[in-house]
Amino acid sequence: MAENLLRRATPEEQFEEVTRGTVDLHVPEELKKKLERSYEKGQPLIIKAGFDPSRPDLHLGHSLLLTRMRRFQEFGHQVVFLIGDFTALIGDPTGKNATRPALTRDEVKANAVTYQQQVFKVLDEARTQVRFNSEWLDKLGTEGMIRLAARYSVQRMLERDDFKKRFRDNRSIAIHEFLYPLLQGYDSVALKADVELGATDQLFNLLVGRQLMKEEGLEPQVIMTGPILEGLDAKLVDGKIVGEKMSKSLDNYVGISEPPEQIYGKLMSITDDLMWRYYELLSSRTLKELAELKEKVAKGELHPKKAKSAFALEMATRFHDEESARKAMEGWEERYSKKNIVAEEQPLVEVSLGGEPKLLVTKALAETKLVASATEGRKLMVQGGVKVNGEKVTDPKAELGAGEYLVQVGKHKSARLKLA
RNA sequence: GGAGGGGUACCCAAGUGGCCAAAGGGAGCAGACUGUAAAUCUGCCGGCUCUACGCCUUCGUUGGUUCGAAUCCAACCCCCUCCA
Repeated sequence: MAENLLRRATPEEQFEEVTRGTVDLHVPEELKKKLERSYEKGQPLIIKAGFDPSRPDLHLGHSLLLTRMRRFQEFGHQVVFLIGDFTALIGDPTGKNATRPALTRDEVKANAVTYQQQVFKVLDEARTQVRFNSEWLDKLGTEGMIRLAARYSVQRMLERDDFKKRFRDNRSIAIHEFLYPLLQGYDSVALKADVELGATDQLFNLLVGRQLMKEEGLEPQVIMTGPILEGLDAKLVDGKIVGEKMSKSLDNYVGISEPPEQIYGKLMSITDDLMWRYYELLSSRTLKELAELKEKVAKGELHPKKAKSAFALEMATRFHDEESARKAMEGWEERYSKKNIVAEEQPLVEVSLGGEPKLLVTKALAETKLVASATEGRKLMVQGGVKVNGEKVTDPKAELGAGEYLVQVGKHKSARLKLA
């Protein structure tokens, strides 16, 4: 079966697809040769991509890489999903996190499971091998480590941008940080990888792997890096998309495992400019199709909101299915475009009147937990951010008697309030 | 080890005895305008309530001076720069 897939597309066609949207590609000729050989012999290439076990919450940013892995799989190649449990002891040296707390075996295992639940939304399970680098790095030992370290010079290490800067600025570089790229490189030797994928910030590490393979007399891996995805809050400044990279800690991400409503809703809130960037990097539409779409919007033939919706829908479908994605879209339209809040769908909160005939709206809001306190509720009411049964209530002294009400706070929060 | 600079609210940053819950900016939240987009404008932005110029908790930590301290003094902790 693998052979069928391998012959599905010519080496040239495969090359086109697989290199789409790369930032760096070393070395294209070698990749072509590998693809040709694989095609002729019916032998899949080994595609390596490393993942950090301490961060199992995957988001759209990671999916860039996964998507590229998937493209290789579609031509029958073998993907190795490598979990860097051993290298996690060091932590990729970025300067900011000198040493990360080591994970226990059990934590790594648990994280690996979490990974798999998410990753196979994109990857083809049948053509994915999950490996841990402790498998061979544990065995390396002190002697092996020294031999490995002997293969690389400090000068070459300092070529790495991060090290270079820190060395120049006299900021500390711990010795063990030098080991990280070497160990990651050794992974490639152990796996005899044909191709290694990563984000641009991985370029140096990937190159080390290439170098080490040469030294070991192996055919060096081809390396490909893709761009780093900007977060949801990125904006267009002077014709360029500017923003922090997507990350959970900055809360500017769309998680792979989020419900379709979240995926759709979050993507609908990005700026139009960012939408095009996301389209380019994430959509399965061809570049030609995108150009047409963009032109239609520019000419005013298509409302940008429509284009954005199509994209959000595509992503929700990718991580879930068409049916639930469509429902997410309809729900969103109902709520945010038509502004219809379906009372029955809101959480029901029962609040006691405490023997009194009426209760201040501010206090009732606090009880529903829609606001943190009566004071906060009061402030929001005065500003026009509170609705009861669809009507704005701005008087902070307003009261409610027994009954059931639909209360809304701001655009996003609402509940059914039952007073008794 | 020596010399100097600094630690203020979510972040940046003013403030150097009372008018300081603490300027300004950013982020965030709410409202207007929209397409829950951006930009723009307005309000809120330590917390609480009986919303009063009320109460409680904040200006690295702990003590002290004072009617009164983010501001003065002492000790301690942490960060940065230069020298060694």
